Amino acid sequence: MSRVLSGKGYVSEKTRVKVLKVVKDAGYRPNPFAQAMRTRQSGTIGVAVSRITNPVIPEILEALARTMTGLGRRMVVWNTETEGQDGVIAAVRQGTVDGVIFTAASHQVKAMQAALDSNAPVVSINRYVEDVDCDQIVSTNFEGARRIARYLARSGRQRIAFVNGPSDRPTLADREAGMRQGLAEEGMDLPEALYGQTGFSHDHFRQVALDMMVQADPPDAIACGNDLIAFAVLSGLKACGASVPDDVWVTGFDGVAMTGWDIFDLSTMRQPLEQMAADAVEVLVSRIEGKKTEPRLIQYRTEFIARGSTAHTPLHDPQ
Amino acid sequence: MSRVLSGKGYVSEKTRVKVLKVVKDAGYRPNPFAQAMRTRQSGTIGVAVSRITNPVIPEILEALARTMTGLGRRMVVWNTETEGQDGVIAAVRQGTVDGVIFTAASHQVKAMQAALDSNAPVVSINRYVEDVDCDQIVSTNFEGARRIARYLARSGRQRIAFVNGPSDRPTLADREAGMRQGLAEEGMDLPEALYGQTGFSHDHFRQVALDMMVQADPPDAIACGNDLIAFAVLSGLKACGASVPDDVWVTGFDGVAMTGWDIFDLSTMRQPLEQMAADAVEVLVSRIEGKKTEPRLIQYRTEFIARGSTAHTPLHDPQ
DNA sequence: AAAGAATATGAATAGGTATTCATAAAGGAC
DNA sequence: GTCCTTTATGAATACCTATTCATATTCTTT
Repeated sequence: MSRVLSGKGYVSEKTRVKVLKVVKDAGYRPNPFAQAMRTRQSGTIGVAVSRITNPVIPEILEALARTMTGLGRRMVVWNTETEGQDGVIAAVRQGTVDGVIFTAASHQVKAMQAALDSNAPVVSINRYVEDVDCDQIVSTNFEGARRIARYLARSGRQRIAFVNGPSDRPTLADREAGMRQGLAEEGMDLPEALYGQTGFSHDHFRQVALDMMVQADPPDAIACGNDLIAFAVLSGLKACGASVPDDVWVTGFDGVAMTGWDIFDLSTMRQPLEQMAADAVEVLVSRIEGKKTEPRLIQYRTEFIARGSTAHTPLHDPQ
Repeated sequence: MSRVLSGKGYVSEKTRVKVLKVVKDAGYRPNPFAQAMRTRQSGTIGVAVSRITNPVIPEILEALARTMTGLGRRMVVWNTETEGQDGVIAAVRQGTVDGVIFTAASHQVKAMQAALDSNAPVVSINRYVEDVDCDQIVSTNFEGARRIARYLARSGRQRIAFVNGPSDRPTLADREAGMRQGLAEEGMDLPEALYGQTGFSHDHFRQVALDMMVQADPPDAIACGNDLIAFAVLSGLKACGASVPDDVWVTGFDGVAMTGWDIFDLSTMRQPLEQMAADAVEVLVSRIEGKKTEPRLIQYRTEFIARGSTAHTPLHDPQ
């Protein structure tokens, strides 16, 4: 019977239909656990996320879930920030998941290493990890940030600030490097007073923006490491009465849907999340199914979306 | 060996330590699939969500995940809006999950019925379903909305509008009923011109707010079915230049973290999500473990949070 | 001391599938 | 008709655990 269901091996048409009929009559359904035990494949893919309150995470999750369902796989989710990495590690060791997708975050190094040690397929999405040997789907974080820097500079902004989260997150670190590079190319630098970076709470970034604006020589543009940070900065600017974009321009990074709301109207660098998620699942599944290839690095180009927070001047679109 | 690991049955201390040593030396780990097959328990709980772009969903998911991890259970998530109900139904039938938590949404009736038919434990969170026989964890949607209505009326608002999503979502329907009740108690009604209800996209609600404000006799308060709708309404108000709260007050419902951002500064009715999620998991797990009790209806009291969008008048706190 | 109860432990079985092995049937070449 | 190859199919086995059953040991009581 196994042969007719899986389509492998010799089986005559006559017995095929006979078996199929019996299967249907008895309402037979294969037991997933027995299958999993025999094939050593769970049909489940794990996704490790952190900071689910960052709106980019739900957008990624939604895209991932859609693709996985299309391929008949289940998805389990861990929040490594609140739950730690133990769940991921245990699942990989036990074979509860066939592979893991890591989304941009720190706090996942140990789990990633454990997965690789167990020879479990691993894909890193939205986060470039240098010395790890796995497939990676990223966007041009460095290049995108560089373009933002040049865009702001060429639009006549004199004092460009940069607010970023913890630099132990590779994604954010790349963007910061790109920002500095872009500023340098335009003959500017990033003075300490215009550089905010530490915690990772809304209130923190809000305060950073507040502090920046009350100093003697406030910035006339604030670039942010991601959209979530930009939202907090906008909050801070509202709290201190600064007007966007008249007093100060603001840019984000990620291109989450919320940036398009009138309330934010935030210029941002969009990543093709849908595409990236689909690729991540596809690459992972092909590896689960045994394809042995060199670890791939797929890089997507980011796309700048100019909105009201940067006084839209088509003349100076970033290049 | 099974006995020493599970702690059930007769086993002497001497053999216990002996077995434990061997287990440790051999690096033995129980195979979850074999266990699942034998015990008919997967150790996994399913969560059906919809509209993951509503920020209340991630907040619920995070709380659920935290509680489940604490109880050693895995969590699988389906997005019933994009993936349909088939995944849930299949998982329940196959026993891939031990139970399902449904979060407020339509599009889940069939799956819910399928789960109950399969005798799988089911908990509905944040959504009261009348004729279904399962545990339910809800908050006082009706009462909360009623209080909002009375609060707005007693604060001197003359023309109170209500913008709501599709009324096939029980949560929203309850809130609408409460709103009408509260208005009635204050001798007001909800004229057609001040009632917006149809689609479920940001742009849609934004447009509803715009249309309301340009009519001859615009509202001086807009109550919304949930926070997400309120965000869209605020966007619409910004787009047409209306000032909050000077021209019009706005209230939400759910109490998601974002409402506290200066940008929104939204008065809202908060639900104790953390507590509700913890309860949901607890109730479900106890039922999975075999406790046979009458279906419970746990109802939490909502708490009004007055913020800038309603010109904070402590005098008239809702009661 | 012997019988019975309580406690301990090894062996056997079930759970449902995919794979392998061995056997059976059919087809082709001489 | 015999031998060999190809195709088909049933039976057996492995996967790994939890539970049950039966046997073995200890303890208690009279």
